[in-house]
Amino acid sequence: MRQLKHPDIDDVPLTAVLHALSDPVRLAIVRMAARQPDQPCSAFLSQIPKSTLSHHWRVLRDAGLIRQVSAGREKLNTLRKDELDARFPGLLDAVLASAEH
Amino acid sequence: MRQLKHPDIDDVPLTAVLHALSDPVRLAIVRMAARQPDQPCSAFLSQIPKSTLSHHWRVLRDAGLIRQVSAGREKLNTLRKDELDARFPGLLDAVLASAEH
DNA sequence: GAGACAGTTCGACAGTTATCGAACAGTGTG
DNA sequence: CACACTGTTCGATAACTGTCGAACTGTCTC
Repeated sequence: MRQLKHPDIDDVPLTAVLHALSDPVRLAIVRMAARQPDQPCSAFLSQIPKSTLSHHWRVLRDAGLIRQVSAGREKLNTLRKDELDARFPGLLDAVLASAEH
Repeated sequence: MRQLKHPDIDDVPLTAVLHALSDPVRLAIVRMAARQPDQPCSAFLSQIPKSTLSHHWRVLRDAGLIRQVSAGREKLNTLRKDELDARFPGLLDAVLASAEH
């Protein structure tokens, strides 16, 4: 499996981050990733088809929200929290807190 | 001109707010509205066709971001900051601060 | 090597969205 | 009343998006 590209956080426009977070499935993924780092894709929303999830992973990766590293046949997903906090201070925390229902 | 509907802020999902903010034109409108309340639509982005802007106003209204009140033949636009802050604490401030380039 | 497993890519489809000109509805002014 | 002005509504169109099955790539295990 070829290496997936992660954008430099400084190249990510704010609107891309907001768009990535504006989908309920992706927001759910981000919330789970915020709780537990280094989770494989299979740990998320197993009732959703893999191809659909893979699409969302890509959107999240491209928006700089998630970093995926290969580990055997899995990919471990981690929220790029520190980088995001540095570029968009308070944004992620506010979204996560607001998403707590 | 008939009265425009503004949703109760508690009925607005977080994803709707994020989606409304994820468009560059709408984000620009919100930023301007954050600086000056009670601005007529004509004060915003005059180079964009009126019908396009009206569409964006509607999205912003439906997402609970902007309140429009009729004043003569104009509509004055005001960011629903206090309500948004109560429902999504810190979100708007983080977005506005991040949008400062 | 065969097969199970994790995740991506491809192609197709339906639904949504942004854009814009033209027509329209209220409102103020002469 | 006629006209200018502000903003909405109505198509129409092109582009984008979410969803999903099928095929594929790479990895691990037996």
